[in-house]
Amino acid sequence: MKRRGRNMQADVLAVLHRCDAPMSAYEVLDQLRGGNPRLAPPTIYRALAALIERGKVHRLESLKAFVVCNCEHRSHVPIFSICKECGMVEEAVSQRVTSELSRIAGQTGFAPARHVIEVHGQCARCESKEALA
Amino acid sequence: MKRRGRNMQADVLAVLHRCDAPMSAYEVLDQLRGGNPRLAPPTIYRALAALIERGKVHRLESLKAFVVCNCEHRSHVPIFSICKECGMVEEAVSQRVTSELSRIAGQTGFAPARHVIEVHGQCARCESKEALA
DNA sequence: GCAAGACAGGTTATAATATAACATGAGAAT
DNA sequence: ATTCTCATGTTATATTATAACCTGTCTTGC
Repeated sequence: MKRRGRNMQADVLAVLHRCDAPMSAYEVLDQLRGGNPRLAPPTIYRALAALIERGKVHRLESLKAFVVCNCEHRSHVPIFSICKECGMVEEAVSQRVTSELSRIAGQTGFAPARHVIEVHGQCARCESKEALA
Repeated sequence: MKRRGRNMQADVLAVLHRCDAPMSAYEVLDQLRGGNPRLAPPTIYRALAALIERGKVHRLESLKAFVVCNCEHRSHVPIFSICKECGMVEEAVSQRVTSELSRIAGQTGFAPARHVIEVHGQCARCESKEALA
């Protein structure tokens, strides 16, 4: 066995970094199969799970895909803007959204643990492209 | 052929109504197979897609599951609270969250079209149950 | 009524995503 | 060196979703 410990995680992270857009687990798998044809899905999913646990990667639920975390800090509530034209994803943080969601939860005694906030739409670049057409 | 038009949609909606918690498409399928053993996935997914289009049903992206829309109004941004213990889902609306998300999007010129907001945590009931244990 | 067409749903097959369960081998601990 | 741990390999399968084409009913215009 050539690589151990966090090496697989590092490989997966490197692949995700090379790509602007989010990638599916199987796209990552295909990329890494170049160097190791026997790589199987569980290995990728395990690495992804560990990276998500470590806050290095996010899963975009509505895309069934994965992206590198752009924020250096942990324990934030990420807000993703996802362009339906070009696939671009931006990550933002908003204390206001976070606290308002807490307030709403509080009304029913709900204790939030994890937030999924994904906004689908069109990015500025694609919008202006479309305006020209 | 016995039933046509929106009948399949009505059947799917009825099944979803009978269940408190969100259901996967295949759970719905199993329920409806009682009355029609030859029912296949595409039929269910088509009905679900139409119901979502009509605003009668939501898909919970992070659960890969479907729930009836509790709000009578369309064109709102639903905020789902999902209890990880009992599976209960509550739907809320917040103008504040919506406008704050618009503001954030506006900073980069992003044009939001669809919002996914899902909060995972523990509902009041499960929390108090746990406190007793 | 009847032909043409639209359209819901049926049918078959398969794609895409994800995980269970057990085996193996490298490195650490003692 | 032995034992243990644990990441990864391996095999198999579960779960979620859709493509592509078929069929039969209802509608509409004649």
